[in-house]
Amino acid sequence: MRWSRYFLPTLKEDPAEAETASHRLMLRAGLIRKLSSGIYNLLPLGLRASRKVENIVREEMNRIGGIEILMPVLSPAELWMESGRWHVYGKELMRVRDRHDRFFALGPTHEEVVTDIVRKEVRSYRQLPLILYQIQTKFRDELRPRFGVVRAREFIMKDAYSFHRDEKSLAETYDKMYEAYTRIFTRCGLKFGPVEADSGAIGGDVTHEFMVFAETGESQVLACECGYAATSDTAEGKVPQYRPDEKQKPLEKVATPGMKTVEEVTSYLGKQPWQLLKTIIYNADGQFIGVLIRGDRQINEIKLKRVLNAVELRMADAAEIEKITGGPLGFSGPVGLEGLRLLADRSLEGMVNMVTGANEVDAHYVNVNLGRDFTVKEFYDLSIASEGDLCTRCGRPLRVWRGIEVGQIFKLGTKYSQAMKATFLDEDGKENPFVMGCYGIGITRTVAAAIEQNNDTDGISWPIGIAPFEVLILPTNVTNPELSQTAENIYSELHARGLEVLLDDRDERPGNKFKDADLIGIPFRVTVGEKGAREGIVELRRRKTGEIQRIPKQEAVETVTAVVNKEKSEATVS
RNA sequence: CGGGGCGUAGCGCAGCCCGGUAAGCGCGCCUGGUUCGGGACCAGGAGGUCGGAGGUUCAAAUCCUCUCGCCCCGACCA
Repeated sequence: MRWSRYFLPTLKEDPAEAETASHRLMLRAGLIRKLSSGIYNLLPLGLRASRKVENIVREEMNRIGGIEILMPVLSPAELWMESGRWHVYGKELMRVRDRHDRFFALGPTHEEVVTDIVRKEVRSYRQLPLILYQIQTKFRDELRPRFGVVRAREFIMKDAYSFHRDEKSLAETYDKMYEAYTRIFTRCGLKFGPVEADSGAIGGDVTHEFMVFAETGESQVLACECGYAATSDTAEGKVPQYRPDEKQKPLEKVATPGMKTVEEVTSYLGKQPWQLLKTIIYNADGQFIGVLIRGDRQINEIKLKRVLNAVELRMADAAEIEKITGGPLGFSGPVGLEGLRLLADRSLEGMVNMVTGANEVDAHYVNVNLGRDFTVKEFYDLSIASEGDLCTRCGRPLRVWRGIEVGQIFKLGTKYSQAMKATFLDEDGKENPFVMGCYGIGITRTVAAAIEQNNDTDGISWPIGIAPFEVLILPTNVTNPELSQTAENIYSELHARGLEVLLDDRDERPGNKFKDADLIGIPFRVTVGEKGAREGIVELRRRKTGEIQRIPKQEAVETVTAVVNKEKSEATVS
């Protein structure tokens, strides 16, 4: 490709709207342009990079027996009503109406559609397992789109679905997917980690997210040296205990005028936040419950929902709290609290002489002790794990890191096949619902994540596997016929050898060309300049390291081809 | 949905409080010239219904009302 005839608009300055490195650089390097909030045009360079990711994904999906199809973006509301998600999915599901007032969804994911295909066409266990996948545009009306294509409302995703006769077969495919994902992200040049996760709106029990390490990532991961890693939504940790051997002191009621928050109460009483027992009243599907947790911990509502098997969960309001506990908001406690189901977080285990609300205005108890002053039967892990909690497997402290979620794999079970009556016949002629799995990869998000991880102050530095071009030829002065000719020759010969080459044939000053070259971050740059021409050499520069190799002009094509191919083969997983 | 902020030339911004003198700056773009190894210089030029609508006023980018869009933080979320 000749730059002068290409469409590659670069920006000198940082666009005001972009905060993160990937967003900034994708705009500056001319990969994307915003059309509307969370909606982006992919320009040629951005499209090439995302096609590279797509092709890696295709190869790896095909390798494990995946079969590519293409489902429509539009799907009729009836299908979503069958699965129940027309109502459950909420506002994130984009809905449109046709001229006959029939409703359609713009697909955010395709469990319903693929299940419909399979229930109509697959009758026998002999046809299983079946893995179908597609690479297609998805729509999710995100509450808050941000970071460019990282959280967009329209984006490209690979979604795969597998159909099985039983759990065992699903488990085999799940493991294959896990390996395929590992290969895919490795080939994309990413540093990442698979972590245990929550299944959210898609459903299912076992699920892993693939997280690309990134400071600016939206997801938090808790990880242990032993290999355990999970998102903050699901991570479990043992909470370190403080002074569990302290002697119990007599219960005492103290005045705490106007002190409502943990911070206010504990500092007023000269205590630490961990010495307080928080009592939070929730309404779960219409039933009120009380959750007890240590003052320095946060309740993880996802865990709470799962324990309660609740669909809707909200905190009680001030009036409800007053009615249930007899005291105002901020002064609740378990002592003397009757007739309310109480759940306690494990952080309370081993606590002695706690501070809690007295269920009356401006009063707290001190030296409250479990078993003596109140009882709780139900103990669960209900808190958000935090840095320093101890790994439940090996006891070492957990560390926190942030990441961008680029893929997730789920074991769905029969959630959709049952709801949509998708069945097959087994050997005994018995009808069974398909056991299903589903597996997503955010294509455009993967491109962004790669940039987030591979950039410096000068711009992007593409991993070879997904670079839009492999080599950039840069003649420093195209008005010099000798340089121009040398560059052209190298360009056409490299091209003929199958390398992806961009020739910067623009009549620009060298400084501008170098700056742009670093910005768009092609892994290898061949500089054809006047300095070298006098000695009959060209320079091969590696973007990542800045390392420069001087090569005789005649050997340029040979050497560059060899270096690029070596880099490519090293980036491939065997 | 709560909180904060911003819409003025393709991009980045000033002007707004205190209405008139005000349609400005830098980059980019076009023409000519000098330049040419890390974002050159000189000269000339094109480009704006100041997000939109309504209002106040002799007069509105500037004040008021409504509205649309965008960004950030939080809540939420494959």
